[in-house]
Amino acid sequence: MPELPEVETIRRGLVERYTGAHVRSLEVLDRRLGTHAQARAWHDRMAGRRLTAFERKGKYLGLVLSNEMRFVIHLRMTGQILTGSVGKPRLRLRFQEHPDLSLADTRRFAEVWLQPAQAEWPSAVPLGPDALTEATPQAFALGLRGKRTAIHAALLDQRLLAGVGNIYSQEALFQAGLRPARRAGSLKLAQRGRLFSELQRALQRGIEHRGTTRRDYRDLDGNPGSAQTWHAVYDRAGRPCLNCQSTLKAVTVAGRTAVFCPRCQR
DNA sequence: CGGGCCCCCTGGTGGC
DNA sequence: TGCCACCAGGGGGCCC
Repeated sequence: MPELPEVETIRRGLVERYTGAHVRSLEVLDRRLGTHAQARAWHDRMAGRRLTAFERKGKYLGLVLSNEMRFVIHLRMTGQILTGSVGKPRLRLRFQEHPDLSLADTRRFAEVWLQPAQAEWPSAVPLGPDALTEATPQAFALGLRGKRTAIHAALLDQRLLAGVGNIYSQEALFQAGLRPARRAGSLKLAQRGRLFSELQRALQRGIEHRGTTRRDYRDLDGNPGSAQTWHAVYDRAGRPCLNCQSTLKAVTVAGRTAVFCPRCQR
């Protein structure tokens, strides 16, 4: 579910409200999240420490602890980090003087682990530069060169750019006037530059609207984002293009649905 | 390297 | 109303 803007919204909420929070315990309530031994080890290393920083790389969230450890979370499709009491979370962090933080996750795809803070993170994940804070148009343009894969698939590849998912890729492609199935390597240099800036604009706007909520995404307080209200193509197949009124079409690219305007996007 | 599958899970929705 | 196939903000693995 959450892409870069959604994870960033959560991160900012944590910075505001949990910086310095004193961890009392970590409870793993869903065995699939980690073995008993892992859960025990995580708790032992985190209890009594403080949360000193909240970092994001792509769609990964890192909670940095005062003992040089980093608790890494990836929410996948339906993961939510919620403050206060929550029905049946998969994991719960309790604090001395802050409300609980829970990981709720209907589909149970989310993953967590603990790793040394100074180590490269997320460990064992080949991740490209963060799409908003690390990527450069030059490297992006170079990365697309010669690629035969569809541009939408390339944007979803976290090794090229970290943080872009199915929503923001579709939006950026619409704004850049490019069809999702277009071969990545066929883009002219100017088109690659345009796409990069539209991508960053789409992500930035997503953050400004506190993320996109189709169904599951929620912020720390359980509130939905509002970015979906301005999306031009995402989840709008069969409806009129906001530019030209043509009927928007859906295609499957890289196993994912992408909506585009057959007239505005080439 | 690329594409097309399948898998991990659960639940909402739309069609019949 | 009831049932069911299909679909979903992600990503990894496998085979060809």
